[in-house]
Amino acid sequence: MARKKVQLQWIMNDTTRRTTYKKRVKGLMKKAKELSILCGVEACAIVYSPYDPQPEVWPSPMEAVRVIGEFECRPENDQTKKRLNQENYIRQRVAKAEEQVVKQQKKNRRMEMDNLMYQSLAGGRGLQDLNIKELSDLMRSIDDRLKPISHKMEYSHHPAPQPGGAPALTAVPVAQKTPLEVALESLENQILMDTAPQPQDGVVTVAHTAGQDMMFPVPHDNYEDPSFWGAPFFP
Amino acid sequence: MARKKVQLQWIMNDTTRRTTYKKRVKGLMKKAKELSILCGVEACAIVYSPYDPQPEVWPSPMEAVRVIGEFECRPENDQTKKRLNQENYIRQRVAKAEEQVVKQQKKNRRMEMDNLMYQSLAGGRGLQDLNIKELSDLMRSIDDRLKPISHKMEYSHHPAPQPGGAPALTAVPVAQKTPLEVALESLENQILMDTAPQPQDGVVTVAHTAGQDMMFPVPHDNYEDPSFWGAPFFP
DNA sequence: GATGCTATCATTAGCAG
DNA sequence: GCTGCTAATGATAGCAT
Repeated sequence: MARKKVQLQWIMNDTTRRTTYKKRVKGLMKKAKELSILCGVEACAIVYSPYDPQPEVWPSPMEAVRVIGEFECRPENDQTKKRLNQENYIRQRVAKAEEQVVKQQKKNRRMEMDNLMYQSLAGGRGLQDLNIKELSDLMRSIDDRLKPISHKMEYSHHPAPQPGGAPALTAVPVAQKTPLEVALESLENQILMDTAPQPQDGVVTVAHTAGQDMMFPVPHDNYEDPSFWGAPFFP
Repeated sequence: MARKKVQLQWIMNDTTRRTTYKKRVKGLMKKAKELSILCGVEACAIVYSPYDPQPEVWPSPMEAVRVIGEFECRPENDQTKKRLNQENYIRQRVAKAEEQVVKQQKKNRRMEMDNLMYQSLAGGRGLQDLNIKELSDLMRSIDDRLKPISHKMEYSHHPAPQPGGAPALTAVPVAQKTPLEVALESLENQILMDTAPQPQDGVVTVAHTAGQDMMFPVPHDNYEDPSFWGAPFFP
């Protein structure tokens, strides 16, 4: 794709092939990421690196398995369309609301962080109409998402850890509970409170929040190639 | 990518999103194919989404199934196991905490929570070790999951909502912050605090920041695994 | 809604250090 | 082998049909 048009065929030169592999895997990951974000699809990624005995997985092995599991268990779709419509509606509203929030936020917040920033928002009241499945799914999702980063935590964390050197943004006040617990509980409460009645429903979302795509650009062919495990991608 | 640089964010317009989805899926498939050919790796691509009744598979459903099977059958490594154990532990703690919350909640139900939850966090120093990617992903995940249920949210939310009916468990003291906001920040802290030293684990290593990738470059073999053939994905 | 057409932006092959 | 650079090729957003 550059400097010279490459023939679509196996690259003979080992070094070149490896280099190309690295570059392209990176690019592929990015593409997948973009697709998921732009079109709102959940996904996971697993990469078996030739030189890495262990595969790289994102967001985590468990998450990957979960996603694949959902893929496998996905029922024949009939409701897909209906779901899509509902979700689109929802997403659009949220997106708009988000813009508002972001604007406000930018005004109110004086940030000093130098690397990462993210935002998330949740509906306050009005969750009543929400499908319970969605709620549980939400929780599950959050829970799952916490796993990958949870392993970083000390197995035994303090009952009431003080955010001593914690980032400037927070001040955790609740005693006897870890920030993580508090966080989840808060979120949980938010949901529970607005869940009472479940009028309509009949819908949605078993496991997929919105579109659930999964795409596995994966190795292919020549699986009998013995070199795979020895030198997986680069025979 | 063309005519105009697009923001990496969910496309609100249904038609546009669908169109983009189609184009990009196609492009992704091509990329996967090229990678597999150029670098001589086995690969397959599966795209499953609400936009299509049938999942798109490359090079063939069989190949895809085989690859996924390989991934799932792959034995977990030590690090993974350890991580999973830790995660299970976390899960249990969270589950218990949730129970408590539920009880509490039922008592306090009737709150109003008509505010908008919002949070923004940044990876401060120290996050380097953790994996900003993971954190970022977590936040995005939560964000994504919340979107679908947020449509009920009143469009007009307060800039600085007061946690009036905030969950009982969290005595949120921070003014100008909603329960969710605080919760997430707490979570953030938790992560930051317990992340410092994590020499042994160099894992999880996501390939991307918040990206929801859906790509599984995977090894091969075990395509005869029947468990996949029963799957409804490849009608 | 699907297809065809570019102007543009994005990816990356080939090198250099 | 890895990183950075840039020329070329590749991917695709916005439109027109």
